[in-house]
Amino acid sequence: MGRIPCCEKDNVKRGQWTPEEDHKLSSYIAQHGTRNWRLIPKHAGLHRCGKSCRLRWTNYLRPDLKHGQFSEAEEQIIVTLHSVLGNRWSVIAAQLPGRTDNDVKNHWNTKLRKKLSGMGIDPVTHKPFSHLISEIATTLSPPQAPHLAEAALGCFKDEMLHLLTKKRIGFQFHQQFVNMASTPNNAPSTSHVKHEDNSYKDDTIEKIKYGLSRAIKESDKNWVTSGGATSSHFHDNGGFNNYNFANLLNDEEGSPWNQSLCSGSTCTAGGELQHQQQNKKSSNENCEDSGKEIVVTRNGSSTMFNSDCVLWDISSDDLMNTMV
DNA sequence: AATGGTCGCAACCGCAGCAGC
DNA sequence: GGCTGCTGCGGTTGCGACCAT
Repeated sequence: MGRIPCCEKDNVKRGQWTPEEDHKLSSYIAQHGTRNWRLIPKHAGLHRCGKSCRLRWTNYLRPDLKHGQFSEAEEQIIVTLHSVLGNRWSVIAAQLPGRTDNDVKNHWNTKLRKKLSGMGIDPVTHKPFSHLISEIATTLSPPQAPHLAEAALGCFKDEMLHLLTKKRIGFQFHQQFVNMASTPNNAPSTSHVKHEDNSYKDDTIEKIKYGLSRAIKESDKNWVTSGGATSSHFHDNGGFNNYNFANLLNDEEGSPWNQSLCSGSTCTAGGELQHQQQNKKSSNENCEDSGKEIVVTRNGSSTMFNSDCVLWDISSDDLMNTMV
């Protein structure tokens, strides 16, 4: 027996609100306040669900709401807070007077996320794709590959689809990449890759293709050697004698994959904060390992990433300008 | 002008947390 | 402690507007 519905669905109107309905709801709330949303539509003479009334009021009718476009300052706040909080839209919206969580969420999904992706920034981790893919290619050894594949696919699926469909590049698992995948630390640079179409010498795409090819190849290898274990088995099975991936995730030293393993849109604030702290530390440690400079600093409101000679500055007027 | 695709906003859905009983 | 109802939240969907062909 499930819980009872919040209203009689058959007797309520749905869809767009009319000006008359808006007026009835606003008038009623102006007189009686917003106590007990279940009773409000009945008393206000509306054939609407109480929940629908509440949403209409909080997202649209409230007199303190802004309805215009988001300013650059607001966008900057959203990006900065999202890098720390993840999809905690209500918390982010609370920092933007006159904006609702729905506004912020919609703006993020329709504008900011694409904007970041277009700039080569992973909107989940707020790191440059090149940085993440480099880690795929250079940091991890085969035992982590199944998780690596999951992380890579989870993080880059949308961006890949966007890039691949918009740019019409032919995505294939080139034998060339597969061969490279068997020899770590030699991720392809654009100069090493012969393109089927020279007009698409996009380094990010090449790195994505390389990273996924390698991850999937290694994943297949593990699949075979482990007798077809699912990724969940890898957390505790004997195939991890030399490396316990669960330990990697919980390791005090942190892991560059912690953020990536946040499943897309469900990162928690605490987790993100922890990730950030861990990544600050692990980034520098990775530098020592890989010889690359990867610095994450926070300077006032700005966040800058320096990876492979690329500086990203989200405090600039144009979000996520490439500075170098 | 017609058609199909994309975008952006508003609204809905389901779940979780909380309070009252 | 368990049940019920309300509210808040984040993810998803519907649909009109706009654009390209």
